[in-house]
Amino acid sequence: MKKPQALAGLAALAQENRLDTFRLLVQAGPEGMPAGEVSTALGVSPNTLTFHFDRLREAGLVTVRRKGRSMIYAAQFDAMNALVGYLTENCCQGVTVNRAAPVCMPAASKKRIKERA
Amino acid sequence: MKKPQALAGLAALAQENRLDTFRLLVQAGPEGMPAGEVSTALGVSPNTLTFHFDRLREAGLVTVRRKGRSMIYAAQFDAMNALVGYLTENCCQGVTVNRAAPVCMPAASKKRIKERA
DNA sequence: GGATTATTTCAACAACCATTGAAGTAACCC
DNA sequence: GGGTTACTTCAATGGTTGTTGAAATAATCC
Repeated sequence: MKKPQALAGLAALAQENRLDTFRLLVQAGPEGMPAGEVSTALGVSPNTLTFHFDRLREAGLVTVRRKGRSMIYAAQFDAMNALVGYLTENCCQGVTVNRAAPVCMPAASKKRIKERA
Repeated sequence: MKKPQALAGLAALAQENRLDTFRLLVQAGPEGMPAGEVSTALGVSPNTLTFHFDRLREAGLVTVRRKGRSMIYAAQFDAMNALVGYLTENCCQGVTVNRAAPVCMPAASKKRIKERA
């Protein structure tokens, strides 16, 4: 991961509504959830939420797909792992502790644990 | 870790000069380095840097101590691990992957690996 | 096609943030 | 004590960010 992307990710998460949104999506898993559900769950108005979704999407932290009239947003776990990796890069002065491994992985992509191990 | 603290940490890191500063300190290890060295290394003027150090310090990501006329700033590895932990909390839908373990740990506190394992 | 539901777009505004230059403090050296 | 080095404080300024309300688009239902 390069600096601009890391910066975008951190900026995207450094705002209460977006952090709440992202964590809600993380908990919702890779299937994601519709914008309206996020709106009511967090008590944030739809237009404000669209603004925040855009930021999260530009940072690569979420994806959208349309389903009927709903827009389904889902967390991008790989992006989060890359961000965490960037923060801990070059740390530990050679003492590698859990560095290569992803810190978060939804059930649906469980198989990847083997690939990376 | 609670939300306000996580938010402060993310906001602190979501700015180029601060992200660079923090990563430089992470690489410098727990001993830290003087403000002036960070200033010349990054090409950021001392007064601007003080402003950023303050934010990092308020977020708990760095500490300062005086040594002669220099101020030595050092990364707080525990704070960073807590922040990463907050992001990945409640994720994975029960599939625990590296969740409890710290992702970064400087050489000086290597012993703690045992304590937590 | 008209009404309804779900979400996005847009312009406007207040609040916050980063940088600068100048002045201030704190420790050290002679 | 006077001068120097290392940082910090302060006020001012331009730029960015988040929220709002109103209007627009997009898909569905009757």
